[in-house]
Amino acid sequence: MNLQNTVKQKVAKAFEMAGFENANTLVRTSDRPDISDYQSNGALALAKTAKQPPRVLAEKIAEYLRADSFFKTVSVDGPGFINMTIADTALADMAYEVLSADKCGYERADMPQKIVIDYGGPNCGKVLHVGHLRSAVIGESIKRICRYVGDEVIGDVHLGDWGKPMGQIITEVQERFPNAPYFDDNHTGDYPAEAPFTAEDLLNIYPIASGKCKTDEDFNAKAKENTRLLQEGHPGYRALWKQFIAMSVADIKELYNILGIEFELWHGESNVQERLLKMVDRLKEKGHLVLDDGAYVIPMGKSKNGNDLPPMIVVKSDGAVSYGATDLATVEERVEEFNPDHIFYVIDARQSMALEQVFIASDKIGLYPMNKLEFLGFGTINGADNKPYKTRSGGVPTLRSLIDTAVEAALKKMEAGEMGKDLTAEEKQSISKIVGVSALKFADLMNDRTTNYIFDEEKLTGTEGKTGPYILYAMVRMKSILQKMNETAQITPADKVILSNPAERSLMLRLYGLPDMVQTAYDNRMPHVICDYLFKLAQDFNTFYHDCPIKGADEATQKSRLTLTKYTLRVMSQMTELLGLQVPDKM
RNA sequence: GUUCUCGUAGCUCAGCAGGAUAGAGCACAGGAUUCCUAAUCCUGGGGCCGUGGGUUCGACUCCCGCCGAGAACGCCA
Repeated sequence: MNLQNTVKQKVAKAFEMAGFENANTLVRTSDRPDISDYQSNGALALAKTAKQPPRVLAEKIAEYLRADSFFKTVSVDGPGFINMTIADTALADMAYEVLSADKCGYERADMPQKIVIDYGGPNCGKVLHVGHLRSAVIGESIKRICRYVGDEVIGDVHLGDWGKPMGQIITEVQERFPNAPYFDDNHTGDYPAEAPFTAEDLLNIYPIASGKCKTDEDFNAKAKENTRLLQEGHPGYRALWKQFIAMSVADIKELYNILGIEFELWHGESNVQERLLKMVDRLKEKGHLVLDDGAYVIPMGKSKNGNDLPPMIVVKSDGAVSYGATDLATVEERVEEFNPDHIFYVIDARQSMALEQVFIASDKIGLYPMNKLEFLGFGTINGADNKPYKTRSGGVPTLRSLIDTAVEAALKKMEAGEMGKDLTAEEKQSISKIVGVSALKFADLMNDRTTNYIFDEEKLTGTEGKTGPYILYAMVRMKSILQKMNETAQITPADKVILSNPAERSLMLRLYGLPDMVQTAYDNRMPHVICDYLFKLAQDFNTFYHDCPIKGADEATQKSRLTLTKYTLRVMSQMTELLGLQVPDKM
């Protein structure tokens, strides 16, 4: 039970009474909130087939709606819009049933799905930078949205732990420690328990190695060779690899932990190494692979304009398997292990073509149908020059530095304001961490996932307008009010809402808007829809806060306003949860 | 060249299963606190929705061309 569905049902009934069964009623929240709460554009759409002027049709339908006391007013405006305003009593009466329900009125229409999410995780050995923020934060939110509506979701970080970067690291380590046992082909017995370098060293080993590969032909060739040897099972390399992977994973886990991001699986490309070669053999046997220019490829067919798409390389001319093959093997593994209804890839949009190839290939070889594979790409975070974001010194900002900036800004703000007065230093520390991280996550999530966006630090550290802190502040305020009035967040059927002020009405309507909003966010896998809703809800609440005093009001009004505050806090808590935002008690 | 994104207020962006008067935030200008947290609220100016066509009763939204920005384009993942 929720408001939208109630209105939709009533309008559908009115259409039916007017003689139009199964018509598309086109009910939606009003584009003109100054006139109505809901509108139906169905009469306009119907005019042609019914061969009647839309206004005449609308009038006929409106007649039936007017007979229902659920609506305060029903009018026909413009070319044939039906505008409906809900009666205040109706709005107030359904509050408990809808808003105290598990999901605040959200009802699922279709069957729950089983979903695997691939985050296209970071490469081991690399420092996490600003680019890794999006996959983690967006993926986490999509996971939570899916779970909210009832899906079963398994998140796999899917680390880059098997490609050429691994060979590059090994090669650089070899140059630094040529006498280490990993590189001694005659070595017998165990390898050292610890690597000859620290986790910190590792983080600068990769960029140096990667740089050398671009300028030094020999180094590059050696890195390639070492990659192959690692993949073929060279015992020393395997031992070394295991060590630096463990270091890297520990580092990555720590950072994701700060961000409040969890993965069910910490798999990586290396997980499918065994399966990979078998799969390639099978594909060859079945004739799915075409030998082209020394490489084994799967042809992709034509684009919609009739042009040939580049084929997907499965085995490179040097005999090494390509990343695409790894992705296919991973699909196979997931299908066997989980039999999911969908696999989502939350990955940089620049990889869209590569993944598109994997999807087509998967479909072609009968592995897993293309329409179950969803590429949920995201745009890059750019600087003011519309190029990928760089720090003032020109480097790519690390994720850690970004978090620090946000946390520091939150701390500074807290110290400047008067509310910080009665908080201890420790409290301020922990609160600023919560606020800073939430600010960072919100600053990313509020943008449409699919497009690039221009990042500026003010967005990150700002507390006014559409920011995380603005939303958290409103919630902290709600908590504070309830506390001051000796109220818990508990709501009982006896808690009645009375709508006596326009601000209360707007707030109430916004709360009722949750189900449609969640459905949109889910259907499109778009967390920014939730950000937008939360922001508007916080705005509505703040207006209510200013216009509707609680303390001085008579008892019934006071009770009603506290109840409304509880409902708002409840809805906002659930929605911040979907974004993965933590909310402090004070700030 | 091919294949994708994108172009909306000074800036950053929503909106687009076609619908009435295109919305926010920031910035700018002004105002509000004996009262539940001013990290708040209220008021104001700001727009040929890149451009030219097409479809439609109706287009920021759909289709085509052009201009402009970004990206990816078999042996890097």
